[in-house]
Amino acid sequence: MLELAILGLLHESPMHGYELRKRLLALLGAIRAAFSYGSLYPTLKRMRQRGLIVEETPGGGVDKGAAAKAPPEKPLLTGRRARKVYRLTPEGKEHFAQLMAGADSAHAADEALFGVHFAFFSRTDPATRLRILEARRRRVEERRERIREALSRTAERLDAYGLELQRHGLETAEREVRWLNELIASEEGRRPRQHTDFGEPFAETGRPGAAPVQGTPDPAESAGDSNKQGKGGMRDG
Amino acid sequence: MLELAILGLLHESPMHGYELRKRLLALLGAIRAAFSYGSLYPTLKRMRQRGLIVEETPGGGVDKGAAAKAPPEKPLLTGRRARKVYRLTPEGKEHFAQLMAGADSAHAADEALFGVHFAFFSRTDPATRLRILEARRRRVEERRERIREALSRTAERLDAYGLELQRHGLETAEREVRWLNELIASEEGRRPRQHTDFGEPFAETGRPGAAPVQGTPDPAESAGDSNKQGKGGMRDG
DNA sequence: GTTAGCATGTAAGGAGTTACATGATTTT
DNA sequence: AAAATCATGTAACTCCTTACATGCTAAC
Repeated sequence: MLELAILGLLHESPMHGYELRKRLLALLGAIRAAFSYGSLYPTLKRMRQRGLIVEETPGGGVDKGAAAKAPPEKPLLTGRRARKVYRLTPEGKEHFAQLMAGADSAHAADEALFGVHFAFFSRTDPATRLRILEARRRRVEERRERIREALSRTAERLDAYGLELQRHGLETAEREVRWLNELIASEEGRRPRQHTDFGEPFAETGRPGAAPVQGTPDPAESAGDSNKQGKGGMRDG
Repeated sequence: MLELAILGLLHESPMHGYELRKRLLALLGAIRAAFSYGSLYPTLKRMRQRGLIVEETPGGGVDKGAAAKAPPEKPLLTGRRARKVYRLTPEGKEHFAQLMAGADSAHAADEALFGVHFAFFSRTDPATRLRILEARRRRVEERRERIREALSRTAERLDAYGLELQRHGLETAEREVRWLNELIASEEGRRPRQHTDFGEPFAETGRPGAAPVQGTPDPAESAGDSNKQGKGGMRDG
């Protein structure tokens, strides 16, 4: 999960470990706690050894064409301890694509892992997004049905707190299925069988204040690594 | 977590591992998947070695006063493989009470662990219930505030999916806080400063169809270890 | 005779956490 | 001078899962 999250974040721009953790918390804080450094740094090490990322020491430069990156007027290591900046390799990008595309129903069972997949949806293709959403929906529907059965089987001889837990769990599952239905409708709406239409996903589903997805440019083969990342239309939330 | 769940379930009646797993799934299925046998059996072994539970081989009898337990007309191992039935010891009961009472805010952060605590609320005292609920509420409120800040800080340069994840996470947190508020109000309602009142907790909070908590007899000092367990209502499952 | 359900276990491994260790720089 | 923040890393450990191994009985 951490590996997937790192690969996903590094799609945006190179980063060092400490910043990675902060950004991860900002992006995934709604679904899970921050990853510890005790798992972050060893994971980065392993990923570097596997060639998924490369380490760029900002003082020396690796061997990439990073000449105009750090002009002396803004030294990247102004002080502090030397930081290691990691950049995604083509292999890393490929591995990320595989992790996203290969997300099966087993993955869909894990709340947090689904959240990580979802957080990086804009880095994958619409078909993969749809598959992940549908796999998750099937899982949550299965859970919902299990709870319903348990509740109807004479409440499975539960006490009041056990019952309340089931009731709340059932509501939670029902709510998530509704959410997934909206998301799936959105995704389907943006590819209406033929050449792309780019309507307003997330809109017209009964949530007036929600931010509609702007035309996220299909990144599945975006080629350029878009170091502009400078806001397409996200500012006036 | 598994240990707590086992201790909680064995409060009800002695059980063997296989049944324990089924009951655990029925009780906790709304919040997490089934525990695997690969963790269940070693955990039972460890708990037995620590004296939290005792193993009763239904064919032989341990050394307890279990003479009238298994009359030959209904042999407990009618066939199948020999099953090991585990019974809670006083030490196990004490350990359970400590695990419940010692649930701090660190525990409250874990979704599933809170669920397990909640599932066994009727086996602990009202003060402990209240402390666990309030610790959980504080945690969820903190998360809610973090998300709100992240969303107001110009959306922390998130893309549309990142934004949607935050929005959904915020709604989830808000909903859980409301739920916890109801539960806390219920708990407080049943001990109105002086001698117990035993009103209807879970009622009058705007949910008409909800099952009100029946007068769960405060088990915090139930004293008797109820060795009657000779099937109080388990036969017509 | 083979599948399904009941029943118990072990060994290896995954994916994280906590605690510890180090060290520079900025703020109080 | 102390504390906070930035920054990286290791070692030990927790807690659970998967895969494997065994064996018995009932039903198809």
